[in-house]
Amino acid sequence: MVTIRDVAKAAGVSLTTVSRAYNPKAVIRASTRERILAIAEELGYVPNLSARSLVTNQKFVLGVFFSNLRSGTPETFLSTVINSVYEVLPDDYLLSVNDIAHLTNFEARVQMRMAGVLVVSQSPADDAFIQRLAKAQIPTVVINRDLGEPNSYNVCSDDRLGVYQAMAYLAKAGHQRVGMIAGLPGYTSAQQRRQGFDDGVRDYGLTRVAEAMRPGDYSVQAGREQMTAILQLPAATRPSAVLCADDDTAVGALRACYQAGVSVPEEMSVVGFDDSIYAAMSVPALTTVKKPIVQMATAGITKLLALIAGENDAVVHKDVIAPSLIVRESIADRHK
Amino acid sequence: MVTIRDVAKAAGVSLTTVSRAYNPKAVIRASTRERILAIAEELGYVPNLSARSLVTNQKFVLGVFFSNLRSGTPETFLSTVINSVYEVLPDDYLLSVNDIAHLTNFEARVQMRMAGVLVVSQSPADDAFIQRLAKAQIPTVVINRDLGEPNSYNVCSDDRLGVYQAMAYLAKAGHQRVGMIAGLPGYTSAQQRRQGFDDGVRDYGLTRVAEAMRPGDYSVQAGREQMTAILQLPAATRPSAVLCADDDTAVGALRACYQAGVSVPEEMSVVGFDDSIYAAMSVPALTTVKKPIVQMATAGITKLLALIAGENDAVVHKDVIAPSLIVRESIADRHK
DNA sequence: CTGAAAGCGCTAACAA
DNA sequence: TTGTTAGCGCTTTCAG
Repeated sequence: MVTIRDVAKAAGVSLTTVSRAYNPKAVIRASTRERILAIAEELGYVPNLSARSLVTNQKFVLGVFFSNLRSGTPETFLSTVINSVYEVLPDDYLLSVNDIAHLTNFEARVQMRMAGVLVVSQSPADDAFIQRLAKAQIPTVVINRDLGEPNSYNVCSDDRLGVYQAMAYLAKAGHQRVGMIAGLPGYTSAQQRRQGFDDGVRDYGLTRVAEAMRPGDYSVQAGREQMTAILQLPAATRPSAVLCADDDTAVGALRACYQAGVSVPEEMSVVGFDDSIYAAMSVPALTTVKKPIVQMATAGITKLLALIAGENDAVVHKDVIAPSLIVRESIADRHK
Repeated sequence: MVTIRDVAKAAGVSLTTVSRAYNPKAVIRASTRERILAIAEELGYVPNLSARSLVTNQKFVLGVFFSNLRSGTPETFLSTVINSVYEVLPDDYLLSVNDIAHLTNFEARVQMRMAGVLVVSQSPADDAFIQRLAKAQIPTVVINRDLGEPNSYNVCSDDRLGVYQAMAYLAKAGHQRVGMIAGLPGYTSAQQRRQGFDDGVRDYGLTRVAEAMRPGDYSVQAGREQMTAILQLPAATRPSAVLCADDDTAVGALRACYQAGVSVPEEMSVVGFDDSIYAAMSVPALTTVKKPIVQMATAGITKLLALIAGENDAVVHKDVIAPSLIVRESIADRHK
């Protein structure tokens, strides 16, 4: 293994000078640095991060935590977030992917070794973990869920607005009677989406069909069951469109329609939320509100890196990103 | 920060003894070890891995590499593999998720810091990377692709057998005329699946419909286009079932049927491969061959840990795991 | 079974 | 702008 000594010897300088060559803010003559770096390169020298960590206490791992990898994590999240992180990850950092629900050995794995943590949070169940990070003074940014906590760093999407846009589209497409299959009770996202629905109904003068306002839990099963219930209503009193709290729910709803012989979108329009990978694949392809995962992840990781760099004052505590409507095939144009 | 010194002082022993308490194979009186561990626990001592690494040269990061996270990685892989790894990951290891196609700084990130690497390989494009790992002497296990290289450690699935089982099922369900939309030319998996198809046709006396033997590339688009082409055939000469090289292809095929007004499975049966997350969600739900990802990942990581532990002789170079058929709704029973 | 001492590769004062 | 020196926290000989 070639060490800093070897480079120093080869370059005819001291260890310190070599060390300085690798520290961007060290005082060193530019020509010296270049010469050293060239020689180091040639020798195949790679700085030993363990040694550096030992003395500087710096860490070179960025942790990304998901609420629960075994179930419930929209799969799209994983690859999207990981990709976004790599987009801006410094060259000597490693990216570690973890699962909050099944984490063991917080001290050794997180506290001792992670320079910062990006939490992709799905539910309040993560709060204990988030607080633990705060207590351990680990730079942390939480994305995907509105924490409603002014001291933390948080990036989330404006779900209310997203649904509101969908409602606008529905109204413009000539829909009048609408229903909704809700999200998990207690979840901020569920409340916000419901709010967007209610605001849309109000502002666009739509009719909320009481029997078609159904509970849900962000699952395919719920989507199927609740849509099946909605389809029991006589066609005349049924809503012409149902807003589903997320794409899983919508996929379930689509299945219910299929099984009931109700064609989508001709007899029933369905809207989702997330733009999960199912959305484009479903039959018919799902019109849905695209959650801005890429933007959240990018903004989050950028914040995080700034925090790690100690630029806390320059970092805004909260970003709210607007989702966008992705129009596919599951909403009928009733004007035709 | 509480260090080994603090523990030593509190326990009235030397640094060395504390160190030994943490090394399972060190010679130390059991009672001493217990006492020290208890005191350490109480003080909140956590061994500093940087320091340990510095002297022992051990690494405490396990790398998992995917061919390409930005596109083409079946999303199911990610969470499944990560979960399987955590199932057996030692408590002080970190799991780092990486992308072969976009990896930078191999030396600092991989060579210097990873104790071992699990490669989830999709294509021969990964070979250069795999060779680099070998050159750097990093314990490596490749899963998901048959490397056909006796010196490496490799876990893959018997795709031929999987398809063969599907063919058996098709034959038993009364299908006679069959077609196939193939995988990416040049890929081992594509060849193996084709082989399974051919073997099935031969052994079960089926009829291969020449016009329904189509090229493909493991994409939804290809599935749609090729199935559309197949559906041009007059119903009488069409196959009653089409085997798709993977689930993406099958989902595309399903869409083509939907758009052509051909009902699945009544008028056309479709089989996939992988058991991706789409499979259960599609309409109708896809009957498919389940790739044994969990088993491959578990076997792979177990092998890898053994290699890291230096037990090379005890590790079998190659495992081949049998896939299983998952019966859902996309194959018709023609006996009815 | 336990302790003393040396040193892993690097950075950070402090001098020069 | 560069070099000298003293550790960072730990493991590992080698004695005892």
